Amino acid sequence: MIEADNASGKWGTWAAQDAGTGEAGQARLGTPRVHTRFPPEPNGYLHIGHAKSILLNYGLAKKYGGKFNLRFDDTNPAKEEQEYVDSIIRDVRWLGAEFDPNVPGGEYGGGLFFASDYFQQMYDFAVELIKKSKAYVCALSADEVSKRRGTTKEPATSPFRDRPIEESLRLFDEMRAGKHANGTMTLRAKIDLASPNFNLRDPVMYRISHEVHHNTGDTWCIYPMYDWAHGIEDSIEQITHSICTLEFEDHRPLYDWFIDAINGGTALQSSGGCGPTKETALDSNSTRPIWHAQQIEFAKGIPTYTVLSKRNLLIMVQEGIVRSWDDPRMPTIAGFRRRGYTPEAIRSLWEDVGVTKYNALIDYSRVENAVREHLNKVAPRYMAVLRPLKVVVENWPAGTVDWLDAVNNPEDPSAGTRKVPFTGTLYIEQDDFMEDAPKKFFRLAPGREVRLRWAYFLKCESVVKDAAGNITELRCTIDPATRGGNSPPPPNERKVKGTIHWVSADHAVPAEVRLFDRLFTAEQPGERTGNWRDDLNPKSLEVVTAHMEPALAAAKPGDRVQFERLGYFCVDTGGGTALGSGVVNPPPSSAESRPNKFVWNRTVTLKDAWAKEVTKE
RNA sequence: UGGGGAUUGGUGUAACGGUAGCACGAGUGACUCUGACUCACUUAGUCUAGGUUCAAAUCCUAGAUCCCCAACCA
Repeated sequence: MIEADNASGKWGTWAAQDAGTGEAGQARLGTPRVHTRFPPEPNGYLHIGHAKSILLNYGLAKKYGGKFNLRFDDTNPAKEEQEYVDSIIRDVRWLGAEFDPNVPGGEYGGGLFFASDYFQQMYDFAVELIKKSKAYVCALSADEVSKRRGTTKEPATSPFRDRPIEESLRLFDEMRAGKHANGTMTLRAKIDLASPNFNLRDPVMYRISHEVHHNTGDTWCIYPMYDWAHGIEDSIEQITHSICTLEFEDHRPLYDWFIDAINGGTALQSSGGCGPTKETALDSNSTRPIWHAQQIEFAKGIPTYTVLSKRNLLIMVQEGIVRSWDDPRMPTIAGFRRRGYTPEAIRSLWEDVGVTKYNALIDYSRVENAVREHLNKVAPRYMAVLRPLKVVVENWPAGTVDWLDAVNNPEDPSAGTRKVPFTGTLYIEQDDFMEDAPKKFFRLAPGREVRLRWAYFLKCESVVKDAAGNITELRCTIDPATRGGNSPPPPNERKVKGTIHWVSADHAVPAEVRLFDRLFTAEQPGERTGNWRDDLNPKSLEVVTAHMEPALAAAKPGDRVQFERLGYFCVDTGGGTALGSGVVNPPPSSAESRPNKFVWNRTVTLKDAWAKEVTKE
């Protein structure tokens, strides 16, 4: 998205200011430096919204020849797990954001970092603040702190605010040593109990949490809060642009206060709103001032018909609405990947949307459009029939197989051709036949002729029905002069309006195909009733047994193709394990899970002008 | 309520105080061995009310609406 014209101007401006505003800054530095980071908490899988941030941060670094870090903001072990760390690394790489996991701050991009690796440094800084009387140990319970939070008119209070420095130092040491239970005390910054910005009313810096951490094990039982930790993380990594979402805007004063407090208590000169405060720290042997990154906020984007918070996505998994974080209907990056989306599609989506401070509702059609656009260029075409209707070709010589040439991708001549077998018994799509067809229906109907893609002109002679009146098969004839699907030579030259796909019944490869619909029926799930469960789509998953042309039997998990006239599909990478039905479900029984099945997922349908026509009436 | 943000066609996004443009959607048509793709045309917008100005999306004043914060989450 950084390549996009609209974004480049804005980011270009920021980067220019990054170099330092004065001539002195320019002279000292020569070139602007850009170093960004994506700082997820490993408490869930990444979703499509995170992709915006990843792409923004990485794209910025790439555009300006800077660096990009993946940094885990793992300061709350109660919610974090190694599984999430692993999935996030996988997803960030899949999206194409480069970082070197082995070389922190390496040549390409930046590196892979963990906030938890800085715990000792953060602790040391905290001790400094206590010594400067800028922090104190408070023994108020969470409840009491909340009660004493004050109002818009009344300031907050804490009886421990004036605790002697020595006492706070001793207690903080005890907290770290594990001598106190969870919730009994905290370290608080001494800022301004009367601030209209409640974030500044002596915010908590450390809480006691006797938890095992996925990275540091049981080394620590006190953990830093986000506001205290984040600026230090950015500082250690010498991040230039600390990009975060809008809800942190009123945390920015806190972010700055903490860094300034470490730097000696006098506010450093601001560089005018954008860019880091000073580059001098880089060249100094002194440890002060420490690097002061600039926090910059941008708006999230959320597609319609989706729920996008890790908390609610976790609930969907836990309640069995879906069976896994990577369910193809999930808005997680893993879900989109399994669904068949490409990184290019997700990139182009966010490039298209751009970066602003307006919380945008993204039309879901944009998401679908992005993947159609990319897959149209790269996906090879094949024929598969989702809902078969048997066709007997009465004038086809019994036992004869005609191998016909089919173009693999009309958008890409280099994709070549393949052979498709034609016989006297075929399957066509049920939707491609109508007994009483309107004039606008271009497909097969009694007495009408269509083209079988790459094969022959086919004419419907009669309809066979069972006792109940259901159509069981069609009796048809082909015109041998149309082999390859071309109009016969004069004098029988003619055009047919419709071309339909087909599969030879004798050669058809059966496969389970999962047809996904959106998980929710409301543009903004939960907007109506306050509970998104009320807007779940009970028909988010339909499973059919399709008949595919034989070439598809060789497809490997993850392969993406177009089923002609139907949409883009991919071979399931989840081994075909069962999915939830999209409504609140019991957990799966072990018998339900049949791994290694040959299963296809529908990524997205093709646009369908006829379906739209039908809907109109 | 106190604080912090935001508001341009249906959606998203541009526009030194100087012709409101682009993309997607929608509609119409052309093309077509995918009712796909592609192409052409059309559609429709500056939150409101005042003010400054030769000229306002842009500056000023007042208001409206929406989002976020008032966790020992991030």
